[in-house]
Amino acid sequence: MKLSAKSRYAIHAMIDLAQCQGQGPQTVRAISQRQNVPETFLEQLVAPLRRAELITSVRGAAGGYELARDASAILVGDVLRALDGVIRVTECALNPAACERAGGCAPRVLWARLNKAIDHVLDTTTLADLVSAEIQPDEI
Amino acid sequence: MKLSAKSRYAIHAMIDLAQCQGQGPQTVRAISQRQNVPETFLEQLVAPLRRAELITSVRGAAGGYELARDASAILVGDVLRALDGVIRVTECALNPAACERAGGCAPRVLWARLNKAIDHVLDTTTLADLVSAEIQPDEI
DNA sequence: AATAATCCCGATGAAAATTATCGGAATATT
DNA sequence: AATATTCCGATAATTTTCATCGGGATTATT
Repeated sequence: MKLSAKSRYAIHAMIDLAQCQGQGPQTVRAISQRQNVPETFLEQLVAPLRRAELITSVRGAAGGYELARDASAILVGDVLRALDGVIRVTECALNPAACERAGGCAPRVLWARLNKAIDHVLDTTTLADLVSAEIQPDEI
Repeated sequence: MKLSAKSRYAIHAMIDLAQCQGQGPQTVRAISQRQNVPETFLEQLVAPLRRAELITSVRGAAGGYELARDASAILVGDVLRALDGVIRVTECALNPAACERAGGCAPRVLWARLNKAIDHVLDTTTLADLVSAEIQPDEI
């Protein structure tokens, strides 16, 4: 149930861009330095984010990346799904055909509940929420 | 955000024991065959479950494993924590000191929400729930 | 026009984690 | 005694994750 570095880095990068909205395109280098993320690794992550139309790129010198729309209109789930596809805790919950145990095997109820709970968070949290939110004592 | 095979196997095994309650100790071999899980791998998983006092063992011939208490009194979270310790989506959420970004960095709000959502499911779902539950259409 | 900055793409290597297997000692039943 | 089984530690195989590299394409700046 760990989040991969890939996912963490992508969230960091997107929050960084949210904080830089209106300041022109940001280079991968600048983002990686501010967020303390390996530059060449981050470079790999922006490609899927761009293909998912969450960020736009400006090529050439003085180029870089910007959010494709306002931070309040980008869900955390959008970001993670751009990298890894649909988020499911097990293969079988994603693709029932891959499971030989036909019908409803008992663990599946658990997988479904976990998926639903995770999806709910991912789909009700925007980048703007994260930038502005003060952490609540009960959220630690 | 994938669940490891280790975790899935352990849940399968515990559900299996829940379904066999009152039928005497079950061997690792029997469990592994019913649940279609590699026997030698499962053997590694029962050790931490026993140390966490979720199951009891009977050694020697005709030995095996049983739930240590009723299935309705064993949380899914108990099982997963017995294997992996506390479940956190990131290290930093678990151990704030490990994070150089002091105070409240923005992503942390997200990690906290995810942890909370996952914990809620793990701590409100018992083995008995899984054995008896019919899967709801809205849970897929 | 030349240069430098930057995105863009594919390949590859290194490290870590996960998954799986093995050999044998201890314990109990038959 | 023979057999079945838990128990324990070590190790091997596989997969995934993390990270780096080299070079081509594009554009601003000089």
